[in-house]
Amino acid sequence: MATVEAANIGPRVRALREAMDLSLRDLAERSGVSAPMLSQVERGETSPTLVTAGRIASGLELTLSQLLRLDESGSVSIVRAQDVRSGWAGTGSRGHVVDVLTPPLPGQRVELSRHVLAAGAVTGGADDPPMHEPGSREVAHVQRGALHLCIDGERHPLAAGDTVTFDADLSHHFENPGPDEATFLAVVSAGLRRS
Amino acid sequence: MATVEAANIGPRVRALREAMDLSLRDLAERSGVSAPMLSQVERGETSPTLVTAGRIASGLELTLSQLLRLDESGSVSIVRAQDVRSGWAGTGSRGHVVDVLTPPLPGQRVELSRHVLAAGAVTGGADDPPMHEPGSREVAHVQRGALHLCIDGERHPLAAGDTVTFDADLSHHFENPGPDEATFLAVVSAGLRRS
DNA sequence: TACGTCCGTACGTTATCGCATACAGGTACG
DNA sequence: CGTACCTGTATGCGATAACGTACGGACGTA
Repeated sequence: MATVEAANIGPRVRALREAMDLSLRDLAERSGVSAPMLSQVERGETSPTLVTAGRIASGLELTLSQLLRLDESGSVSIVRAQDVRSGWAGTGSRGHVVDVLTPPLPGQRVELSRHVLAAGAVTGGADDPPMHEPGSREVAHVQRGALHLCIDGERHPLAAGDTVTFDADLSHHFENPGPDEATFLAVVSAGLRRS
Repeated sequence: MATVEAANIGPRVRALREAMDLSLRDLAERSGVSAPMLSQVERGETSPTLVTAGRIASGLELTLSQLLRLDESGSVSIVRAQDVRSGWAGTGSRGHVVDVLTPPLPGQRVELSRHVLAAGAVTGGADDPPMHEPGSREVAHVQRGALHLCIDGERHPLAAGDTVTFDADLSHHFENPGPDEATFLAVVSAGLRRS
């Protein structure tokens, strides 16, 4: 099923270049790629090297990953409150409820989940350390209660309203030290390898 | 400053391949790229074509944009509740309060913001349509109240607890039709073009 | 009409990407 | 000890990416 996506970047480059009101030679100078090359790339007559593609992207003031991401499908997808896939994560972790709020689409770049942590509870636990794909990045926003983020040997206390951003490919977990229940939202981006 | 990022993809590919416990020939078969080529790419001795890079990514069960995005820096960054940059967005939009919860770091892949919309209020409004960078993708999670997402000519009603995912490079805005105040969180990913 | 300038594209050359094959270094088995 | 197999890497050659140059065409101006 993994059909080799036909790198449609060509038309996209042309559209972006024209949107910035640049000629081929203008972009050639900005990017360090010759104008004829740009023409061929735009018409799909050639498949540029990563470095030249990167130069083209940078000439368009974009990252190559950003440029490539433009040619990925997507529309509007709604998950209703009653359709939220709720569950209790991990066998050893009592008092931890996870609700995944984003649909399980392939190519999804962001996963949003709501976590409810009972007093004293821990996400994952020592036996099952939450650690995402290489390159993953996580944003956590504390809604209610207090938390400790333990990551890479360090412990960061968080209060309600705090927001933390960190690399999720490091082994980490959240603890609820306080007497009250804690709720937080987690945004995990990238590294969504389908299992 | 737009230093041509030295496509570090090589070591990353090797790390991912080894993480999946694949040999060069295994990945060669899965991706349709010869094993020697993979070796050269992994050691940075050559810069693959977009199509071959795409094949490699697909062999790793990733999108090329996902693969490339892995090489962006970051660590742990906390925004305290009292440090949240609060503001009233747009001149013409009364009743709309925005709190940006993520730090303004370059290379940030995700921006998390909390929005409070008074009854009848609209985000942005017709004069200032919220529309993000090409390739942007947005996730919105309704916390309280009801909303309408108007995007691309269509109107999607949302209730508390609903979560919607859509392409943010389309012109769009949120409306609060109900009698009550509405609160929602917005996650905007990618499309952070340095101005 | 004729000129200068800009546009995007077709030409021919060089550098290099990408493959098939062959090699050196490990480990397991008879 | 050799055989068989695996790993990742070094070779040689065909295909092609990328360059500099040069061309047909469109527009403005004299």
